[in-house]
Amino acid sequence: MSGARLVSVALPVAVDRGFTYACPARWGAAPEPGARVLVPFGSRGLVGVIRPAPAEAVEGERLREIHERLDPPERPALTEDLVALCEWISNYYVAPIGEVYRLALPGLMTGADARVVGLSEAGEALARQLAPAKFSEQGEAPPILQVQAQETSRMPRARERLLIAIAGARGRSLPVAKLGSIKPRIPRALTELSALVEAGLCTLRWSELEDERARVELHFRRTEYLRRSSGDEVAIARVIGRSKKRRALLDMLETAPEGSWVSIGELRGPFPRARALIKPLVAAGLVVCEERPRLLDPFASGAVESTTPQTPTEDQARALEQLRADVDAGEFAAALLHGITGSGKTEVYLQLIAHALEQGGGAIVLVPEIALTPQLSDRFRGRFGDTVAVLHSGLTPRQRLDAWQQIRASQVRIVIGARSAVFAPVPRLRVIVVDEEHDASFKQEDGVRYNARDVALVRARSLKAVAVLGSATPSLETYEQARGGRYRWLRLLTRPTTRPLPNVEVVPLSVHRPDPETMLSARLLTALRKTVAAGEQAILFLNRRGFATTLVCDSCGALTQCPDCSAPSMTYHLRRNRLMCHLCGHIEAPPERCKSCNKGELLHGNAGTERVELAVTREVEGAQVLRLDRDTSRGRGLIDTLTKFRAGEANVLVGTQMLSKGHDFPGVTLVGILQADHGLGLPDLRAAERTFQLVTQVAGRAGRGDRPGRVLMQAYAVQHPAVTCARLHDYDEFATWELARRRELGNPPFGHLALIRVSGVGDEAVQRRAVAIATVAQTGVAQILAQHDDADEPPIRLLGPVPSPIERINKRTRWQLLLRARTRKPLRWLLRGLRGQLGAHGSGASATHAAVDVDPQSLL
DNA sequence: TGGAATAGGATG
DNA sequence: ATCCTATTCCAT
Repeated sequence: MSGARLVSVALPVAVDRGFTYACPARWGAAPEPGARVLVPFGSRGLVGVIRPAPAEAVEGERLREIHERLDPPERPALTEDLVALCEWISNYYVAPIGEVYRLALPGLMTGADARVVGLSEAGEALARQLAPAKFSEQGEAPPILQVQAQETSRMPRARERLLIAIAGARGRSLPVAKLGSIKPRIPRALTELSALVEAGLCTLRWSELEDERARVELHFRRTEYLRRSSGDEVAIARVIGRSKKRRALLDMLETAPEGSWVSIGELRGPFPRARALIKPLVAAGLVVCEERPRLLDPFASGAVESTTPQTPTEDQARALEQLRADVDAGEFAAALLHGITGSGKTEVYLQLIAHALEQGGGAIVLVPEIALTPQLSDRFRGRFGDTVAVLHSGLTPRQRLDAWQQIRASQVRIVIGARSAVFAPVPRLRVIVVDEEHDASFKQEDGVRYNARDVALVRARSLKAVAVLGSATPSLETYEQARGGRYRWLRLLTRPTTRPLPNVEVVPLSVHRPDPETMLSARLLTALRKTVAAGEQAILFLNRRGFATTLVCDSCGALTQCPDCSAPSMTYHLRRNRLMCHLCGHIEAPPERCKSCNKGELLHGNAGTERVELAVTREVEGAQVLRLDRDTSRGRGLIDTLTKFRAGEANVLVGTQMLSKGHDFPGVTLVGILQADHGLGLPDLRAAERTFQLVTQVAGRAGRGDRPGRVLMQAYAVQHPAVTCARLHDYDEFATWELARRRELGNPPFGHLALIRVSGVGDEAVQRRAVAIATVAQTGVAQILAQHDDADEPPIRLLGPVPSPIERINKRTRWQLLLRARTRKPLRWLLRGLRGQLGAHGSGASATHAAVDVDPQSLL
């Protein structure tokens, strides 16, 4: 056999390598990298993506043929730049290649098994016998039937008979992939299925066209939209005749805003037969019906006010001038847009993107939270109209696919989204904005642990595009790059409104003792009362949700502990009257008495947002209090709360870190930070940086309207730089202090980290595996050190293995190893060698899992 | 002793 | 991940 064209295919399985397949001889050319193919894999069919890597057949190993192509030639699902990006991510983050490609494609484009179940003659006969005995809802087996022994090799068992009955009932349309989800659920039916195939009762065919999901072509869905057109009363009366429905439909279109379109889908509710109903109206010219692409932001508010560009401040103008020049140069450029809170970074993004659009380019804007997309999407839509799409995990699979395809087809040119939108298939991508670039949520913390901010930079580099990282409190990594001249450093030091930054007063809690129940000092309470009395709004920030951090025994001091985690305690929630573990979600009823000594009374620990909310409602006259934390913001809660507060339906908003994320509250004149130094004690290398960022961002919520703002910052550690620098809005001072500490320890940005985490149910197995991996890693470290003979500080160090700071989460024990290197090179070399050590190992109680986290955000 | 639960290994 | 085979387990 010579000349079979071979390709490397990335498959969505947790196996860290590509698989070599042969192309069918009839194909003129091999599919290009990025094209999707359906391949046989074991006994299943999978959708894979062709990789750019060269493929070789290995002597003695199996070689199977690709079953079919799923993308048209010359039009691979993933364009070249995204293919290159996936390969880079897999390599850099030490992630299984198939998982990475799956990230870059909408879920519906990586389908499931595309085969269908059929019946042999003997199977058909059996199905006919089974048919009258309808299988029950509970999946109960039909009554035992007399089957001719000679027709089958053996007697089918209950689950098998059920399968045959289903196959018989569904005719030829039973896709293998649906077996687990259709009516009488038969989990893991493939075992039975292959037994039945062997017994000569069933057949399995590769589908030709059945699996629609795998074959989604690159066209976008269109919907018909209607608009009321002109027509005099006489014409209307003639067409409507005596039809009440026609009249009602016309009236409804009448009430829609002038010139706006109503989708036919919206009419289906009140008018089930809308399509037929409008026909005569369209024929008479009273209604215009047009096919157009579906709107792309399902959460967007219907009517968007169009806005014109604001006149930039001097700082904004300077930044824009440079960024526009970078776009025009057509070379890669990275910039830190370092603007104080409220300095108008968004306006810079808007005008820069307008410039890119004029050049025929497209743009991506990454935001840290889904919740921020509607706000931003409205603003972009106001400026650019319908050429904006949102892309985030809150979309349904179908919505996501719609958006993806319209982006791919240049139907929209601006994409706004969370982390995963960095993979948006924007043609001629010229600008990538990462807003609030310091935010930890750009780092994916499970699966492929990529940092969307860094991926954005890599993508921009390969496309010769411009990356803009925006923040009032940049990550120290980004700041150091800017200081070193590797990123353009653009500062916005003034606010476009005449309001200066708010005045921040520190309230030392060791002097002004807070009410132990509510964390409110007398000074803050007074300020709050004044603000409310003056008809103004206040924000209270406390990064602890729930009512009380714990219930503590007044006799033995024991805390309420989660049975499945090693967190110090469970949080008490008053409204639900439950103890909740914030690590694993475990919920239980609060005990009557202490569980350890069985005699003590249980007292409330430190206050959380729920308690503050109640206390303020009770103690501040005229206070209308809203709360914003994970407990109140499920589903639409967040948007509703924000809308209410902005509309002035409440005057105090109590919340956790959600408050810090770029929301605009124009009416707020007082910000109270209940415990600014909360979080400084965490055993995490970024604890100080996080605290500073959080406090600064929250303080920045004050004074954004036309009245000056004031911030009261309560803290015990009033001397800590995270507190003192936040008080003076002095980012540079904080960065200088923190960078010195980082340099001393070789921590980022002066060193590079990789965390290897091992977890599993059995403590012994976890520890053994951690030690085993450490042994292999140590060998690698020794090799590196051997080549590095001078007596400097070592280029790489292995720390651990040790139990993780949070030793147990959700019944799983966790151990970790930390690799710290001065440069990336030895680290990446070592990690390449460790690839084989990762992933799942063992089974049952001794099952463990090991994964690398490159550039970890947190070491807990 | 047959059939089910479980562990270990491979998947092209 | 999921599938497949070898091995152990357990009730008949």
